Amino acid sequence: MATRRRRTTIAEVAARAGVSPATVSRVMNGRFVGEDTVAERVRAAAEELDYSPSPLARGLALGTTRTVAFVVPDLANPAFQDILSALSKSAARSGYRVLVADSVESPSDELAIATEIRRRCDAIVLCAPRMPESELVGAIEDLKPLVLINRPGTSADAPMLSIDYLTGIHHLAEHLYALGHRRMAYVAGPSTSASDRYRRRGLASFTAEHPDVELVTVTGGVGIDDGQAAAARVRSAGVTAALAFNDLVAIGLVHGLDELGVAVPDDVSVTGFDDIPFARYNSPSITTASVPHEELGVQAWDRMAALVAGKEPGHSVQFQPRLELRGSTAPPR
Amino acid sequence: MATRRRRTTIAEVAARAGVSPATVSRVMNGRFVGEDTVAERVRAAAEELDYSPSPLARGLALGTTRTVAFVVPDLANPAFQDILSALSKSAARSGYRVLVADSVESPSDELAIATEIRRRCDAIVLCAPRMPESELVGAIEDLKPLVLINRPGTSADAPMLSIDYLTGIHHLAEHLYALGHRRMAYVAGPSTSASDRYRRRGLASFTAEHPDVELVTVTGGVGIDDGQAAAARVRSAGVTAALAFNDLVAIGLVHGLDELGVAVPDDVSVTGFDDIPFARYNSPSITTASVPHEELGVQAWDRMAALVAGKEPGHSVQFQPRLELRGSTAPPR
DNA sequence: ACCTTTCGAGAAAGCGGTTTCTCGTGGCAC
DNA sequence: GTGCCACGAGAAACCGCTTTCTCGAAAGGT
Repeated sequence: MATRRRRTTIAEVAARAGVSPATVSRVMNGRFVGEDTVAERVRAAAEELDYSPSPLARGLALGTTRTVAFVVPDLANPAFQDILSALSKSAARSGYRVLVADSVESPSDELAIATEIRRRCDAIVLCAPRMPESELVGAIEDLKPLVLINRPGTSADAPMLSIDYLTGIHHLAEHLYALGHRRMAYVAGPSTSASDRYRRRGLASFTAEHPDVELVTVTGGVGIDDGQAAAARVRSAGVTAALAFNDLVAIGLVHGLDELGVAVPDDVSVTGFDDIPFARYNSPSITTASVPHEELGVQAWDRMAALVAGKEPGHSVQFQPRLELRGSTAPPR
Repeated sequence: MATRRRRTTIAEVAARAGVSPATVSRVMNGRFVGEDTVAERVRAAAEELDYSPSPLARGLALGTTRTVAFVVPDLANPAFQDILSALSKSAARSGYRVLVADSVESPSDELAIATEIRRRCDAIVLCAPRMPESELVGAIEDLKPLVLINRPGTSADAPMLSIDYLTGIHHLAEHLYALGHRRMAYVAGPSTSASDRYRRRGLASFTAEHPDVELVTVTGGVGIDDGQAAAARVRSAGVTAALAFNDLVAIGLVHGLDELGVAVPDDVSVTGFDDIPFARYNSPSITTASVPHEELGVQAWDRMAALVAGKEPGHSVQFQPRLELRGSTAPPR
């Protein structure tokens, strides 16, 4: 096969321009103060040899890679994709690139993956809902600078962006209650995940306020398949409404119920969470709690940029989901 | 803020173990052949100091970063997200990470972005449908090893994975024809994109076979918004069927037509392309040409792995889309 | 005309590893 | 007892770039 092409180095440019590598470096970085003719010669040589500095060598010397890591549970989830897309675009404007990784194959490796990938770059945006609090706190110093996503209540000292899942699902439940539903099911997410925990708490406070509500929890998951598989469980639970862990589960659930001959929303109302772009186009459209994922990505970069610049990052913020009432919910028969 | 923590270096481990850095390096990489007690001492020292080699320094010395780039027109497009997700998972199994970038903000910079990001890693998976052929061929040597996506017909010497858009859209058109449609619209993609060109060719060969078909082309785009905006144009074109550039456009179009009081598929049939996960859950579900995106990501990694190992990559392949007949198409009124 | 600054640019020391080269030691054969 | 070889591990060069340190020369002051 083709012999791997060797890139031209700073030494070659220096030789060609008849100067030292130090001078080439200075010219390339705009720190040159000497005669214009010299700078011009260097630029010409660089141009002719099609030279551009090795980011690797530069990174080693400078101690900075202009790269940030983005670690999430599952890259296949549209919610994370939206964050990634916004994060990448924002970072690119500052000349930074994003290195990605997901931990879907082995949730227990979240920490190992994070620390490994972190060493390859300057900072990390970490979404690790299943990492135990103790692990996170223990590793925090090695991960800095970092921005956390969705770890409300953590004692880790880092800027954090989160979604108020508790309030969000509470509102969804209230909506169902107002429609007249009294028997509901929660189609749960991974029991080890923090975001699932907050949804359960939100529902707990809801049921505390409404003793006349009967709420059952059924096994769900995080994807469309999981939602579809949960359809049978929801039906046999004998409820008139189901709150799904997220939109994917809701979409799968609606589809699964349809296959079982259960009409949504006529027989059972269904809610999602996230408001992924397709929730509104589903048949029926999904009533959900809307989360500003792009905004999350943008803000993550803002925090990140401040951190790598050694400045004070903005405050941690908790986004309030907005209720999106659509076609998948209606009064019970 | 917190003083940036300095990582322990190989020299410190060496000092602690009472050996030279060379020995530590050998032990860490399993190339050590000396006495076991020495190796044990090194391992202990590394453990105590919580040492792990700097990937950056390692990369410089070894000339390899164990990172590959993935460049696409738009990370927000679910089709690319599916490829990325599969690519990242496959690469991770071999200890590689993926660096991402999109060129959505400035399509003309595709080449600049690709060459810049390429220098940060060992190889690149490039999906650059709008890059002029001459530019691509000119830069090919600098980009190698690379795997191309969707550049059928290019003379660039690199493994390529592509979708047979030409045949795919031809089949979709035939499907509409069989249903009885004779006046159709093509809701186009970006005119500079190669994949749009192939769709046009496919349609050209279709109309050549069916002189009784009238086909008009209307401006479209790549996203849901573009599809929605195209609804008015489709309606005023007076057609009974519309072939959208992709599923996103189709979803937007269906939605837009609905808002205009045009029923799909009763008044107008609509087809998409890609079969993104949500096409089947749309209301109505979208008739489309199914593209195996995850497979594309997996195969991209296979080629990549072969290339970086200096082996012969597998052959270039062209995936044939599979027709998915769903609810958005029906005989004309 | 002499001494002190200032200035331009090269030499060299990192950055943190890997690897080739080298050398001292101990074991074995004769 | 001497010579040779194998072996274990350190010294040093290198990967490609940045930056401090250094120094010679030119400029400026008296």
